Amino acid sequence: MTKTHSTRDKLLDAARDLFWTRGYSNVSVRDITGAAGVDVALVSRYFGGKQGLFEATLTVIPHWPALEADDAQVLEEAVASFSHPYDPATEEANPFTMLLANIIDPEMGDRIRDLVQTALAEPLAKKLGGDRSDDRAALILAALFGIAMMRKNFRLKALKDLSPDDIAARTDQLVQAANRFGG
Amino acid sequence: MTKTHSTRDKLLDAARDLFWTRGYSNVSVRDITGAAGVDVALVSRYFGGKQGLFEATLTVIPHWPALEADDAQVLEEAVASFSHPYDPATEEANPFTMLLANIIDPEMGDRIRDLVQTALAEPLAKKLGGDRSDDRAALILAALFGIAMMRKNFRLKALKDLSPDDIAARTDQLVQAANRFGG
DNA sequence: GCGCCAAGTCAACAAGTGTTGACTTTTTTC
DNA sequence: GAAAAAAGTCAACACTTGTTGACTTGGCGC
Repeated sequence: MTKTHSTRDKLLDAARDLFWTRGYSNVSVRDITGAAGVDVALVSRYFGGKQGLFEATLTVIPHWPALEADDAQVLEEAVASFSHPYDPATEEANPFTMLLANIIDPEMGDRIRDLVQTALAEPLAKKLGGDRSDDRAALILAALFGIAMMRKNFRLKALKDLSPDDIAARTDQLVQAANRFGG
Repeated sequence: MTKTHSTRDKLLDAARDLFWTRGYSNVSVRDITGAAGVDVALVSRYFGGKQGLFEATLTVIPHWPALEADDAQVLEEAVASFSHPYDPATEEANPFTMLLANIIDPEMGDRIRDLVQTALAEPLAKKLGGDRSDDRAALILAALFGIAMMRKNFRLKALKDLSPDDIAARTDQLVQAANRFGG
């Protein structure tokens, strides 16, 4: 049994599932309230409106484990966190598909850009240290997101049905090369 | 001066500019007809509707130069075609930003997936040849799209304002590693 | 002149959007 | 139990969406 959720929590859960997988403008508040089983008006009551509800889903982004690992294991953790099995049928909502799904949106693009820069790129660069750490961090993120996108969004046959280990091997190949840049 | 365009062409041009940069569902037919300076009804008249107009923009996708280069220069061409300077202010419409902008769209996702698989991944694998050519092709596309996305969409500071040569150097680093996979 | 046909215009439609205010029900507080 | 506050319901709003049909215009052959 699922824990008893308040109406506010039901809205947040449904909003996260939908916003994070379909993108902000491809989801209506009636989609969300329908999935949550609550009245439409409560979105405005509790969150001030659709934008407020979306913003609220951003605050529940869990920290990225890679940024809290030992310095020597940053890359292993990063690769591992992008190698989880993925089933297109159950499009699970995770922070990275959320970024991919909303970066295009004209209303949310700036917000997402800021999030990636300050919550991913900069902390990762600091964690990596050494020469050109910001360049290497950017390339590492490019590798991670590139493979994730080819798997989960474009669903290339060569990447679609691989085991986590196989995905990790491929991701590692690119990430290691990225971290070698400038050296 | 621009060549005289028929109304049909004006619609196609405006539709390509808007659909390819903002994504299908973030553009209304009134946005397009407004930009083209023609009446709203003509979209349905000439293209059967919004979907038909979008589909029509797909047929004007130019071939990817990399797929027609000498076998030895495929990767150089591929890297070069992703290293063009980019100005966010003039969000130019090109086939690759088009794929990124529309892959999330619930109405167009399947169409885009099919396009990437059959028009990019498979031809590239055939062109590359050798062991695991489909794996290497997938990783190369991941590298190319990953860096393009970090530049043009997420606009990471470390990649935003680089010269084409600097971009090419970074892209090459990842692409070469991708092509080494399994070897 | 007349008829004809394609091209373009205009207003309206049905459906979906986010949001609001008035109302009823439920829960809490004294 | 009565009063007050919170939670939830309902219908309507103003707006935008894609699409349609009736209408007007312009150029051509005869």
